[in-house]
Amino acid sequence: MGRGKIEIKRIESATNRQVTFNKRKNGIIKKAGELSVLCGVDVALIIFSASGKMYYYCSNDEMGLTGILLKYHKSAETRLWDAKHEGEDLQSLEIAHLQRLEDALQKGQIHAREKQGKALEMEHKQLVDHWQNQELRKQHGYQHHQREFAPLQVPLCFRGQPIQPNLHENK
Amino acid sequence: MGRGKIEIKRIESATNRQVTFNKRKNGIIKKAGELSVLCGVDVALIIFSASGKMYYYCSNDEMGLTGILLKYHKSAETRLWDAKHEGEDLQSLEIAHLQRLEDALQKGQIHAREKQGKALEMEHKQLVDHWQNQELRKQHGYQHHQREFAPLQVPLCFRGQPIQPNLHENK
DNA sequence: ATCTATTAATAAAG
DNA sequence: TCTTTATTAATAGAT
Repeated sequence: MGRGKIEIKRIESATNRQVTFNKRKNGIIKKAGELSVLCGVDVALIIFSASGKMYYYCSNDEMGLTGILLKYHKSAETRLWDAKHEGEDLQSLEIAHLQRLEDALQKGQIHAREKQGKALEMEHKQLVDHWQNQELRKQHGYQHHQREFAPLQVPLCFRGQPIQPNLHENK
Repeated sequence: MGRGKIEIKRIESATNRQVTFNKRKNGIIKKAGELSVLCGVDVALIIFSASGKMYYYCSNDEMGLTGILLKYHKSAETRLWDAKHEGEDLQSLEIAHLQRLEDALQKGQIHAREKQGKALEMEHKQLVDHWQNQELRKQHGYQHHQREFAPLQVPLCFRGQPIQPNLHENK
């Protein structure tokens, strides 16, 4: 939709690419919001520009990305329970953990946001450590199972604006 | 874009809402893919239908949602350094989590998975290691900073299709 | 950044 | 529900 039709392949011109990125990023974020409102559903969208700047949309301010991912977990849980063919022992620490998280949610123990502090620093480090562990596992030949169950620490979201302002993307 | 203009507010008619949900879900997933390809960027999109079915798009098959979220974390890093912090130590979800993990370990809830093979043993070990790391952190006096940042285990994605098939959303 | 010609998405109808 | 249009919305290229 424009003066001409374009192929869906990487745009060669860096400037065109940048312009298109901004236009379409705005467009899709708008679409995400519309979908959420029109249909009353949760939507989370994360976009990284080529330069590493992150853009983020989350339909549910209260819930945040954490909540969206908790929902994701719930879906995954169902799937685990349904995965009869894999055996009866899928009720794992993973699920126990999830259930406990849900408990915590209900008890209102999750309400983090706004206030950032040293904790984030720690959390990040922890995450990276964790990721590196996973890389290790891959190297040890466990990549298949890692696919199925890789845990990851998820921080709370910083909503609505890019986190790494830089010279190339603005507005 | 349609026979008439519509307001962006929740669609009253359940059937209309359902129809619109499917159309727009497909539309936004397409848009996400186009944005990713045209501009060479990573995009992750998670949509939950009202009935809890999850739809998911991730631009990077190799990385998966886990990778996208890691990137997200890395972006947050910049923010970490600047963050100010408070001094109060309230009961953190992190700590609750650790406690529950500990419980699970004590109750032997992890044993079941070991039947599934070495990989699960590794995962078990990893979880324990992880827990021990955290214990170490606690001993080093970081517990005060963990309250605001609830951790959440994130599994790898089951890409491209809904996880909870049900009667109301299909195709 | 703003402006339009044009394509793409989609609301309502069939 | 699936397909078909009329119409709006998004946007590619130009300014």
